[in-house]
Order: sequence, then C-alpha cells, then structure tokens
Amino acid sequence: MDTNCSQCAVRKESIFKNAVGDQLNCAQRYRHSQLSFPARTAVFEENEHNHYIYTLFSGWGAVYKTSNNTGKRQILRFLLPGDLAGYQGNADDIMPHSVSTVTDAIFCVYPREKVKPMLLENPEIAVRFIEMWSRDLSLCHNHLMAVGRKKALESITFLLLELFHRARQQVPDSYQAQDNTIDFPLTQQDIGDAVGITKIHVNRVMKILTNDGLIYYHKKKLAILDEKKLSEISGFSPTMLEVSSP
Amino acid sequence: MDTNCSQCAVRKESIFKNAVGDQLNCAQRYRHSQLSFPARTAVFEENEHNHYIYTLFSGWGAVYKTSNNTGKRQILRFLLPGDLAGYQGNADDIMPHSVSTVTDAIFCVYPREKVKPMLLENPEIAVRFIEMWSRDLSLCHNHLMAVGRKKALESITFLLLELFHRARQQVPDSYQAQDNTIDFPLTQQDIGDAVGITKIHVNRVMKILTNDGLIYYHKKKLAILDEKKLSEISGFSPTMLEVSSP
DNA sequence: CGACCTTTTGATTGGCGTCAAAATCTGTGG
DNA sequence: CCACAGATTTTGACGCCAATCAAAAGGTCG
Repeated sequence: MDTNCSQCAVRKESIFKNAVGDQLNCAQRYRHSQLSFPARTAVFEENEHNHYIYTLFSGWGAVYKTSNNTGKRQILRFLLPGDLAGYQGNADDIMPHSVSTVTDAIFCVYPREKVKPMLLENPEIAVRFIEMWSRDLSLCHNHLMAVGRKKALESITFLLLELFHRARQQVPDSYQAQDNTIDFPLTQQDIGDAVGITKIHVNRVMKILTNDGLIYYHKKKLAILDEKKLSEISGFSPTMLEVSSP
Repeated sequence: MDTNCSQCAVRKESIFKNAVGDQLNCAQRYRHSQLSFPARTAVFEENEHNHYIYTLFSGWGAVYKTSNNTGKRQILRFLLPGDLAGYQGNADDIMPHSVSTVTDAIFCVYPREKVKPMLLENPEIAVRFIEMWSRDLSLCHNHLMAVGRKKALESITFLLLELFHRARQQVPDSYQAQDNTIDFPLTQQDIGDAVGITKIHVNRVMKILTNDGLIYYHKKKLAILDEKKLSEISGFSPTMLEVSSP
C-alpha cells in the first residue's frame, strides 16, 4: 500500500479535498509527518496535552471519553480513512477525549499551531474544514438520537448501517462486492461502548439480527443482507452521511 | 431591551466576536434581518428547506430530531443567547433537525448563500466559526457521554449544571446573585427529551435532588445549592464549556 | 499447547418505561 | 376577581429492557 503522506493529504475525504495548485503546495508545506500505530494502542489521551491534529490514512480508530466516576467508556465516533481527529482541545491543547486505534493504522500528523495560520492563508481549506466538521457534528447528532431514543436493537442496527456505508465509501478496498461484505474489525465490546449498552446485550442483539437473516456477521466480516428491513428498524438512511456545506 | 440586530451581531458570543473595523462593516453588510418568535413555536423543521442561518439574540431555544418510527423527540442542544443555529443542512438546504423556541425569542437571520462568500472574504470570521463549531461538537460529545453512559440522576444533574453555567455566562441578566438562581424555562418533558428519559422519571429525579437539598427548583427558577456534590454526581466541570480554538 | 481475549448462554436483578389518575400551575375570558 | 380549560407536576402500581453476575465455549497468538 502506498503510505506516502502526500497521498493522504489529497485523499478524497481529507481536509485538502478542494486543494489544487498553490493549495496543494500548501498542504505539503504545512504537513508534518506520518505515524504508524499497532492495533489497540493510544494515539492520544483525554486530559493530556497534545499538539497535533491527525488525518487517518489507513485502518480504523475510535474517539472516546472515559467517565472518571465509573470508568465506563463512551465511544463518540469511529475513525475511518480520511477522517480528521484531534482538532479539538482547549487553549492549552488539553484534549477532551482519547483516540486509539482499532486495527493497525497510519495517521498523518500536523502541528496544531500551524492550523490557524493555514486556515487564515487558505480560506478554501477553512471552508472544507467547516464542511468536515459539519459532517462530524451531524454524525454526532444522529448518534445521540440513536443512543438517547432508540432501543438496543434499533441503535445497534443504526450503527451497523452507518459503518457499512462509511466503510464502503472510505475504504473501498475493504468491500467485497460479490457477497456485499466489509471487513469489520470491531468487537462486541466496541459496539456496546458506542451505543451505550453492555457487550452481553450486544451479543444477544447480534444473535437476533443474524438468526433473522438480516446480517451476516462472522470472523470480522459484516454483510447487510436485508437493507430495507434494517433501515426500517433503525431509521437509518444513507443520505445522513452526505457532507453539508456552509 | 435593545433588540437592534447590530447589537446581536457584535454580541460577545456571536460569530462576529472577533470582528473589528472592516469586519464589523462586513457583519453589517451580510446581515439580513431579525425575527421574533413566541414561546414554543417552530423556527424551522427537520426535512424541510431552510435558506437561513440564525444567531439567537434573546430567549431560549431547542435543537432536536424526531424519530420517524416512534415519534420520540431527542433534544440535541439548548440554544441560549449568542448561540448559532441552522448552519447545517445538505446541498439542498434540507435541514437535518428542527429548531423551536422554548421562551419568546428573537433571532438574527442571515441568508445561507452569503455565508460561504463571507467566510472566504473574512478568514477571521471563518476561524471564529470553527471555534464555535468546536464548542458545539464538544457539548455534543459530553451530551452523548451523559446519555450513553450515565444513569438518570447523573445525566440530569449534568444537564442542570451545564445549563446553569451557560445561562450565567450567556444570559447574565437572568441570574440573581443573591440566591444563586437562574431563570429556568424548561419543562420536565424538555429535560427528559434531552437526556433520553421520560418526564415521569425526570420528576422522580428532580424530587430526589430537591429533597436532598442539592438544588432549588420551583416556578421556573433553578438554584445550585451544592455544586461540589452535584459535580461529583455528574462528572461535570465548568472547564468543559471553554471554547477551543483551532 | 497454554494464556488471553472474545463470544455465547443462563439466571437474576434493577432502573426506568408505561399506564392511570390526582394535584397543581398558568393563562384566558367573562 | 373568579371560573374554567389545558398544560405541567406529582404520585402509585406494575412490567420490561437491559445490567449484572457467573461461567462455559470458541478464537487467536505466542
């Protein structure tokens, strides 16, 4: 696989999607480096300093918070190739959440201090930035809806559909057209931490979906067998993933 | 009260916080108009076209989604004066959520089509835009954590603390220092729709908090009587409200 | 092959939802 | 100022979804 970071910078879904000509040089100029992480390792931790922002080049990651009180983990969002991470943080660059990898992953890294100058010099990039942010916020809203107002069966189904579509878009090489399957590296614990239920109950729900012939789910592969019915259950629609522009 | 919209445009928390000189003129140039809404009326509706973005000048509002399946409402965020709304929406300006007022409210309105040119011309405003967005996303993350991984007592307490602090910041005139009270216009149904529980159970929890002497809650007034204990219960900290800059 | 992680299954418990109805508040018109 | 209707809050009884506890079964990697 080509792990050259300039590839990453111009990847379809990255910040620099609209970058052409001078702006591409700009992406080069501001670029810092790339980093590889093994599966299940921390990229940065909540409440710690971090002076970089990241785009995921390959692999899956997870953004999450851990409750100080109870130690429970809430996954806020899964990172797929092209996704942006680490752009939040207060004035002191203390991060409000953690990011870790799910699979082996490669991130492109930019120094945070260079972000603001870059945005000021390149309004097009700022607009693209806002666009991606808008999408993230939209995903977060849907996620909140799923967690707050849906039952386990519905919210898990919602998550599976969302990830299936995002994976097909953002990781085309992980999609096997012949059996409508994607590589699906999440554990049931991950799923539970995302939708706010225990892994035990996730298992029961996955069992139902499998037994009812709605999904195929085995050995880190996932197939959507009856998208229509799954959409009805969950209220998910692929249009929810469309990027909105300012 | 001064309802002049240029006041709104330069309000401390608005998009134009950093606008000075030319940029202030810019705010004037792009400004469209202001609108008054009675309490409990729709500003715009999910799945409908809307060609404006809004800043709330006075009053409270709510951003929410309604599940097609079950008709349940999930409040994504409460709007307080200075907050931005309606900046999402896909290419066709179809809104992914609804906004309605909680109290009587006045919004400043900008045509959406003018937003992108404004951002391109005024990178400082774009950066400020991103800043506010970052805060909204941060609030959404905390909200998701509260809904997904906290019990009713904890998540309601979290919401009360968040709103108390935001109200004191953003609506200083609604704060009575002598009894540490804010005007608190939400119904128990609203609270429930925000944290994903029924109004019945919200009532039980509010009762507990009141009886334990942790809050005062009566006639649309709210006081935080034991902030330390409430923070422990909920995991809330005022630093969570700090705006993060790119 | 053994250590560890993940999935699966069963039994029991509890937090919150649902249903129902009374009590209180709020605004409106007479 | 009172009467009334509708909205909101409060209380109680009961049921269910998902948490918890426990443990077996299967997978994975050294």
